[in-house]
Amino acid sequence: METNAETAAERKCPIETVIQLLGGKWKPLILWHLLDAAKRFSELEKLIPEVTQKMLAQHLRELEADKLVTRTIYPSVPPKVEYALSDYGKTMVPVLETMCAWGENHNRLSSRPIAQAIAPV
Amino acid sequence: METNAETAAERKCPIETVIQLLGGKWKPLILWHLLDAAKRFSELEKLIPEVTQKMLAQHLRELEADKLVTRTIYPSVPPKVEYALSDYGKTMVPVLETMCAWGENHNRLSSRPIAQAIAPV
DNA sequence: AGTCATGCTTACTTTTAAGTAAGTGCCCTA
DNA sequence: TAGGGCACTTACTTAAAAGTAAGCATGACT
Repeated sequence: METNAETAAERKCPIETVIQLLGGKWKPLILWHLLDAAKRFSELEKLIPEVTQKMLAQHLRELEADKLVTRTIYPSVPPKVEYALSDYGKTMVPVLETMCAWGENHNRLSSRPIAQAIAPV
Repeated sequence: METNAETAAERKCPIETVIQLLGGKWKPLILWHLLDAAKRFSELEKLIPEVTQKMLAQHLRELEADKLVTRTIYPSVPPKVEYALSDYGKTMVPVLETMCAWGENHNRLSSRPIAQAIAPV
């Protein structure tokens, strides 16, 4: 994918970085649900009914690989696995909150045909 | 796509809203370049050399449809078209800045294998 | 022996996003 | 009359993301 000389760091816009970490159809929602407390796989399934197990597992694994989320296995039976924001993930909370605040406002202003918000066109 | 009863507003996570607006391979970069000043099509092409005209046009049209960006045509010849953050788009600046700040920090900490940042794994 | 729950994985299909390359319309300058 | 600059479109191809459906391992409970 990176075929030319410049490194990712040199030309990458930091906004893109965040979007890449959060981009993925279910990641914002997953993080959103982890904001208040750790959740197990089956809880997330219930909280996000439209997500398939495959996508939930895949996105959780990606969030884990990106160090935003931790995965803790309790050796009980039936198995219990808990997902939580990592310390590093918590550093992103202010970002998520800022996004939330804007997003809420935006949703209020425009549900569907997006925004006829401020400007008196 | 929306086949069941609940409305988008009811179940949409506000973070998702922001990501949907910014999601698109070139949108963060476009916005990033519009932060300081309005730019014309050809300027954006030069600033983002990897983008194709098709994608640049498409993403600009989407940003315009979302009211984040304005498009001003100057009836000169050859044509001149300027893209700028709308007033509404400017309300997103703090969000973009927060994301930038985190993203920069993240990029610094981890160029490539992502983040061994805080937690002493 | 059969069923249940949990937390997944795998193989395959469909959908969506992005990229390629060529073309358009305008008027201006050489 | 020919070519150039600007700001795009259009038709088509490719690649990436998401979805579907089924299967698996463990051990407990009946």
